[in-house]
Amino acid sequence: MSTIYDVAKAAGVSPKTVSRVLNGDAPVKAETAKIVHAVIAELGYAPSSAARAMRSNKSGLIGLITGAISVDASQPDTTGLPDLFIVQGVQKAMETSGKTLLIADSGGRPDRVPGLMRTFEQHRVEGIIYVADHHRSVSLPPVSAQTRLVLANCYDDTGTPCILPHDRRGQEMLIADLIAKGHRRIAYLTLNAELDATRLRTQGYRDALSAAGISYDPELVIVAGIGTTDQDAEVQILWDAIDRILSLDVPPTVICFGNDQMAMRAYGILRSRGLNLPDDISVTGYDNYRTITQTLYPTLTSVELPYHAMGVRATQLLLRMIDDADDVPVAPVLVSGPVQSGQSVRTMPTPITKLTSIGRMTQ
Amino acid sequence: MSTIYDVAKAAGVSPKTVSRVLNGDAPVKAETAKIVHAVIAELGYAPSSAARAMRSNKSGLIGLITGAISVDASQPDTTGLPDLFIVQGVQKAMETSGKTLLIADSGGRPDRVPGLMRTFEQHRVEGIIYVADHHRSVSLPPVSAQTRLVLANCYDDTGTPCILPHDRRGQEMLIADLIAKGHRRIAYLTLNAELDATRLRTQGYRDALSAAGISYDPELVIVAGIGTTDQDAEVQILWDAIDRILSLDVPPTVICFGNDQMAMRAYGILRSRGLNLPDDISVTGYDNYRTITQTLYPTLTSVELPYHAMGVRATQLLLRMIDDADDVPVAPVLVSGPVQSGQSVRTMPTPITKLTSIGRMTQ
DNA sequence: GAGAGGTATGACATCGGTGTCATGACATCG
DNA sequence: CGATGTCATGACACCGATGTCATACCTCTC
Repeated sequence: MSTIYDVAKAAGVSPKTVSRVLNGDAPVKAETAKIVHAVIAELGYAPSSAARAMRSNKSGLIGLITGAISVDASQPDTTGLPDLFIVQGVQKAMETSGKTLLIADSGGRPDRVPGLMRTFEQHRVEGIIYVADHHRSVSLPPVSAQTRLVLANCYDDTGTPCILPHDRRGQEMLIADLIAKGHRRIAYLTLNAELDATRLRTQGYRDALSAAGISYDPELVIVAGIGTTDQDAEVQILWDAIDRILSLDVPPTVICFGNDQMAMRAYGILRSRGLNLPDDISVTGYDNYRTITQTLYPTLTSVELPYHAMGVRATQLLLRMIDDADDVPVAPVLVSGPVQSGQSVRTMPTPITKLTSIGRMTQ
Repeated sequence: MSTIYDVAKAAGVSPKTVSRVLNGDAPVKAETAKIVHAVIAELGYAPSSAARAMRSNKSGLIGLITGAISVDASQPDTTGLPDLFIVQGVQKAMETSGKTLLIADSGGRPDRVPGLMRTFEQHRVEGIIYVADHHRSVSLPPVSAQTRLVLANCYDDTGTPCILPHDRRGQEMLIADLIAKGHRRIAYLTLNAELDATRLRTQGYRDALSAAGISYDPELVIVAGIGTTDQDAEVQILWDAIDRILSLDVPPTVICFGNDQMAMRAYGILRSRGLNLPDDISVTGYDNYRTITQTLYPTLTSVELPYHAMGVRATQLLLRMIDDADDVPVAPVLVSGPVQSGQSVRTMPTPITKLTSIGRMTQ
């Protein structure tokens, strides 16, 4: 690769003048600039960012750590897909910043993270984004004082700035939507009870019921995920839970599942019991995993887990923090995703009295 | 961040001695080394790779370009997922190399690629991997002579080294597997006819038939993908194709679909026609998109699209090319994935004569 | 005991940019 | 017409590593 000296010599000027042409930080005669540009094009010269970084002490690099190849048991068959959407969001938001993204994968082994961070420090990254594969708490090694750090899809107990999915509101909006469609008996078959997502979404479920004046019935909420890679066991648990729900004295008109995959399995299970979707029973998922929600028949109502948006937000936050060291948020940034309506939810026939009153109201 | 001079001063030695301790390229008294290490730990010193890169002319960086956020119409709802598995493979294979991965996303716009390549050249990457979202031909801007380039999931007409999925053999193995399970009438509902994958897999389908002495019946092969984002249209095409296949005089015992999503849709369509899987009709997909194949009931037989392995191979190839500039493959590297057997394929009852003969053979 | 060879260390130049300062050629102004 | 200011450009140092060469000390050998 040619250097600025090669360009200078070929153009018959000093290296400094070439530098000025490149950076436009001082006046250069138009004719000189033209010659320099021609030489640059001819030689295919590109200024070395290593040399620039040394002089300016700014690398123009952002580091990103994922645990994508994670073997975390609680999300066995998504195998790290979700966090890749976050990475896409990060890339998208980085595009216009002029920074370049360094990426490293912990392979699901937390003990590797310090090494990756050290590599990033060697490259003098201006900031690091740590992406987790699902909403959870993490504990990271300390970084040098001038390296900014943002957590995406996770949080720690030292108050590091973080971007989290608004699980509570997501489930609340979904339930509110169901209530608006006339459902009153709403079952919720949750993921693994230990997950933050489960705790928060269950809270959101109760928020929505409470806002509509519907009393909470514990019989309608069952943990139906166990966090294992054993597919057969998962199916069994799900089958049992659905059995229990359907044999209640007053069965629900809709079953909400902890994620789209559970809902996808439920399609098969419910149909094998002779139930039609959504006429006999309505179903919802969570995550809006498009491959599932859009491809299933009928299309699945779900809640968007805003991974892409979280990546964008994390990046914007980090770039702001790099720009202004004091601009640090004090609380987690919660990002909501919309309810994605599919055809898996039936709008319940409304009692006459209500119908007429609604009819009047909308006129 | 502290420098090697800070360390040297604090340890009471010269910078060069610190360098020697770090690189172990010359003898250093054990006691001196101990002091230096202590100081390094205390200051949290990490050597600047920018400075190293300048001196050594080796950046230790590898560039990767994806088109992940691609809006390519032929794979509407996977939205760039597959190539992310390739990226995972690349990361995995890079782990032990000591190189660091620079990543950029073209956002599906080819006109951005030259700019991304220039950024990579500024960072003096030692090699570039270009990843496509599906098997196809590409045309990239030229790179500087000493930058190695490897294409993954795509090829060009200038003979750039490339890694491709072995679509032909994949489909062949699948069909051979079906034949081994006693199927003779095998339908194939393909993706969009313009795709390389369709052409190659159709060839593989014919290879397998031919190897088993089964004559090719064109009525059994229908293009059932159109390459649009219109989901309803896709479903309609698929529905029609299945109709045509099932109303043949001698209908097939198994239908192979162009990918797992088509197969997933077919589950619904076939069931709505009162057919049981796999008793009345067997079904296969392609891609082994685990979220689908493992979650569907019954689990779907598919062919692994070896994205992860392709990423690994691409990286290994690139690292070899960086190591030895002459070590360039002359032909595309084809990577096969195994047939992933699910419960969506029925083993056909074998005629008595054959059964006994097989029984004898295996004893 | 002088020279040879090994060990441990430091001085200095260099990689490719850019910040600082200096300089020469003009134009403008009082 | 000399002083001042602007434009255009170049010389030089510096960022943080490391390769080259030099040096001081020690041990071994003839």
